[in-house]
Amino acid sequence: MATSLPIPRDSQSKLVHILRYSAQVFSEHGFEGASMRDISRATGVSLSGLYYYFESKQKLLYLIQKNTFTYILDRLYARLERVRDPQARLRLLVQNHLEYFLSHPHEMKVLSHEEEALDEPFRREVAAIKRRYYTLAREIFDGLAAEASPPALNPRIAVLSLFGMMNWVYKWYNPEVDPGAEELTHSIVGIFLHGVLPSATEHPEFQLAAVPAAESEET
Amino acid sequence: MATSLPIPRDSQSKLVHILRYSAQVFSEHGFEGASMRDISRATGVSLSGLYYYFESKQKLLYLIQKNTFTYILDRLYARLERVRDPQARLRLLVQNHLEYFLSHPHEMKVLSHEEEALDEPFRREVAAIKRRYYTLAREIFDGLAAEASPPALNPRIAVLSLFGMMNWVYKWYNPEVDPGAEELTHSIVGIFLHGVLPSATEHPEFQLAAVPAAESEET
DNA sequence: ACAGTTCTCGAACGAACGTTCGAGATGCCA
DNA sequence: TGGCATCTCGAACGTTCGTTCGAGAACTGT
Repeated sequence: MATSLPIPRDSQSKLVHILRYSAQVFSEHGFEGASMRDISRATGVSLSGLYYYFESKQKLLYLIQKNTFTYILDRLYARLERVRDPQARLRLLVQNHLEYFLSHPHEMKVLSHEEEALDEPFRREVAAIKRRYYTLAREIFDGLAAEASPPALNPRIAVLSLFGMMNWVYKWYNPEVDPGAEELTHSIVGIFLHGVLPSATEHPEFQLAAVPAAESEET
Repeated sequence: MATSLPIPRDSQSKLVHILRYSAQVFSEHGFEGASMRDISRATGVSLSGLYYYFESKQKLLYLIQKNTFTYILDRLYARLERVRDPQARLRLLVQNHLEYFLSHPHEMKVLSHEEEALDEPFRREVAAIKRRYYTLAREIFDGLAAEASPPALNPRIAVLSLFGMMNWVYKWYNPEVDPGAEELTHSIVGIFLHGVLPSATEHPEFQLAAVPAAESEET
């Protein structure tokens, strides 16, 4: 199926156009399973024409991953700046992640599913961004654990389990059945903080602190 | 690198041998990224010789997935038979999953990562087994929720989040750093049932049948 | 030793792959 | 209008892919 949107004229936004549709093709067929001819068809750019913008298929995957990751991470940094409460910060981490996920499912799947398809030296570069993301999440968690007497829980496992819950979403999320980003955030944060069992007291609400919905135009 | 183990003589166990090493190749290069020549090299069986045992690359992937899934599911059914306590049943689900995971990382990765590489009609068949697995997990969870007054939590999201925590393990697990199946099970079950925040009472132990009356004063 | 089944593999098939190249179109400033 | 840089693409390249085929080796029961 060919592109429904018209192909942008100027070079800059045509590049973005190609990145966008390539992410969709990669997410549907996998990086190895998708051919440059598939991408040519999906973008409306000729096979050889693609190579005017990207020097290789690897570089194309690299740019998708780097752009996506950088955007998510920068946005999270910005949103965290005004928030100090540990639980609110954790909630922001999850919300930021899931909002991007649900609004850019193809890019997010490429990020989650095709990391190993990248060869050196690109692999190393994306891994560095990912490490920054993990480190930030770990700091948020440590702030949370410092708030109260921490349970004897391996923080590495805790943080990676949280990422597991979030990143697995692309395998099952169905917009016709499942709730939006806000409620999904609420559920996952709730499980992570309090578990699925009732606390024998009343039902906890996690809407702490003054977290503005942070409805903002991006930079 | 050629096979280190000798290739079995009889047909039946040679088939198993090929399945085993193919799973490793698929897990390292991905299904699309792995070639039949890679598998030939890894198993020590000639390229054309492979087709005496499997009619296609697709069928090979199918057999790996079906065998692995069926084994895990059957084993779980057997282990659950003697256990009625809801929390113990949940713990058994996680333990069974993670034990297989840590002892057969290649097969588990193929199961988690290559489900979409399978075409029809194989895809449908594996999906049916997966649905049985999910249904069983859902029943275990419902039993848990029925035990005490359930919190207003979407059970679908809860179960799929649990699978997220478990299935994401293959992305980060490092045997030199991370704990074994038992402790990992303990941690993940702990997060799922009680969350990472302390209950303001003493440190909870999850081994019990009845719900400990955790008086909690959350933040 | 023979016949028949089971198993093995080198060689080759057409198709699809990522990438290249040079000729031609298009846009922009003189 | 002319000259130059930017952009486009059909055609082809060498390689690798999954799969097939037929000849022969190895095993089995007699």
